[in-house]
Amino acid sequence: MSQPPDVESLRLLVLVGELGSLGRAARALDISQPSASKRMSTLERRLRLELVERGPGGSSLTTAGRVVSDWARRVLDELDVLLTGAEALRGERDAELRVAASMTVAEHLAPGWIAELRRNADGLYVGLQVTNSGTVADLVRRSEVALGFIESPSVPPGLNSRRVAADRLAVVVAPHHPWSRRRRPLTAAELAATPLVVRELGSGTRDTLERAVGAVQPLLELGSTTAVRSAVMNGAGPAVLSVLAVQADLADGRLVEVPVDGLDLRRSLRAVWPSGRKLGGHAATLLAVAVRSSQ
Amino acid sequence: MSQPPDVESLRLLVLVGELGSLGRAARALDISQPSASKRMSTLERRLRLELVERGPGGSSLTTAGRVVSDWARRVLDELDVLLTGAEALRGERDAELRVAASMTVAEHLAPGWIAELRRNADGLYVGLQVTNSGTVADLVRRSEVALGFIESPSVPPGLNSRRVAADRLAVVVAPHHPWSRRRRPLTAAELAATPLVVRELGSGTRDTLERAVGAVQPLLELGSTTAVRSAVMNGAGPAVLSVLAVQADLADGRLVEVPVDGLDLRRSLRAVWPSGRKLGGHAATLLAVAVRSSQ
DNA sequence: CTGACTCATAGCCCAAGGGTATGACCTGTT
DNA sequence: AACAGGTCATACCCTTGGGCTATGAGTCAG
Repeated sequence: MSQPPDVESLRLLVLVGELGSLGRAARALDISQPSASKRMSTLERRLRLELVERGPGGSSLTTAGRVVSDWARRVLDELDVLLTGAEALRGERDAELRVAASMTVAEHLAPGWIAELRRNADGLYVGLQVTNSGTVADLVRRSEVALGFIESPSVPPGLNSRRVAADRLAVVVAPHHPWSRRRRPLTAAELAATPLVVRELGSGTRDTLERAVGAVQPLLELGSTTAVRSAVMNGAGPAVLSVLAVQADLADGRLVEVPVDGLDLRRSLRAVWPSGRKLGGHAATLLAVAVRSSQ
Repeated sequence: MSQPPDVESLRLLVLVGELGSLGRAARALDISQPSASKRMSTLERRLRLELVERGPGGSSLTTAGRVVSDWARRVLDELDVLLTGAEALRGERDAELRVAASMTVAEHLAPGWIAELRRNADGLYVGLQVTNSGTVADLVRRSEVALGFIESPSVPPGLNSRRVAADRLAVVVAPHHPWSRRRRPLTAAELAATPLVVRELGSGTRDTLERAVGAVQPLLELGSTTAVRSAVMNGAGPAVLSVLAVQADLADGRLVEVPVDGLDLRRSLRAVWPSGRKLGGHAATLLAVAVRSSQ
């Protein structure tokens, strides 16, 4: 009992809200009306909530249905990011546009840009390679990718570059952590003296952090940004993470940012391409999309 | 072919990354090791990506696996919001703590607060009622709920209140909309003269908007914030939405905010409770959580 | 009163995904 | 050298969730 709702049912719920009838939603999903009816019933049974108001003139969402539908849509949006990203990741060989990106860009920005690009250039198949900033520069230099995105503070030689987004590291803690009630900002020394949840050595985030505060004391060393994020939310301790990774959590209170004095934790995310050459075709469009969405 | 990945497989992927072996992940999910193995294979086949590096000493994520795992975690987090919210919605009758909230709070903030509250008060069952701000005030006055959250500009009589979060409406367009390339802010008059994608009459967002700019010209009238958001992303036209609803889209470039001159689109989200009485028990804790996560 | 729409129920069927049993592989220990 | 203990994969069976078609109940408009 209490199984997780499956994604297609959530999509069905959203569609019912938009189209005003179970039957129309069924047609949109390319399933039969009875299937949709049964699916919706099981979704309601699983959540133990009445979600749709059925009537002979169609169906509409109940109040609960509207709220759940909104949450559902966010789930579907994140899934969309995953699928767009996965498709780009898989390309590599036969892609029509190959790009490389460092972790932060690949995780948080690239899927959106690619989705936007593809909305204009229909059916375009993009290949996305994810590595560290140094390798991205190499790939661009050897023309194995048409465009690269890096997060290093300096522009590697032999490349043109354009700033496409701003990023900043933030000290974050769980809401019940004592630091969330501090009245004055942390000092750099306090931060350096406190054991932190950190990424592994060699990650861009860890590099930026150590460049700013010197050596850090690892409390827990984890292999991905969101693993760190989860650890912090579960009360493991403070961490320093890209605001891109935690903005939603800051907004809805799952995490709290702690201001810090005397540290510059900003960094630019840049697009790079072979110097001299002028960008053309899809690469130029993607760059334009990226630049435009940064402001 | 190309079926959507199911949620449990995503959870499995995340767990493999955290625990370092398929078997341990299987135990964590309370399924057998062969099931996990098969599941992971089908996930890889569906995404057509190699996600885990299998070896006799355990399994680790490939580069692609780490990236996908991060996206997966975000999907799971949103699903968590949905489930927490659904549980709160369903309470109502036998809940140990009953609260009421207007749409904006219920959608974007309440699930996080409730999850946080329950992390401290284990097993607490919270009932959440979602209506408009006026009804919330009534419910609080009649003590049908212990605490309410409203988004109206003034505090209804007979109630104590405390500001728990700031909100602001923002003009947003799709990235390829001409307004995204404007160099100077919109004027209030321009905004009033442009047909907008709006919520239905009576919604808090619509009210706030009309109070600020006078009458608006509906281009499309939709029943939920995220429906409006989707319409905008699909190029229907500009809309004015709570930043809480669109911050993630602004960050990853799916939407672009257009600055406006001469309009105050800010609003406060407030907690309300019967005046005179002092808040106690879980209600007081929830208020503290809400206040704390707002800063 | 009939046609057109809504949704629900019944019965059938397939395939996805669960479990157990087993085997291949590697590593460290005896 | 052989074995114990860990990894993961394969083979097999079985249950069930969810798909389909066919049908019926209800409502509304012409």
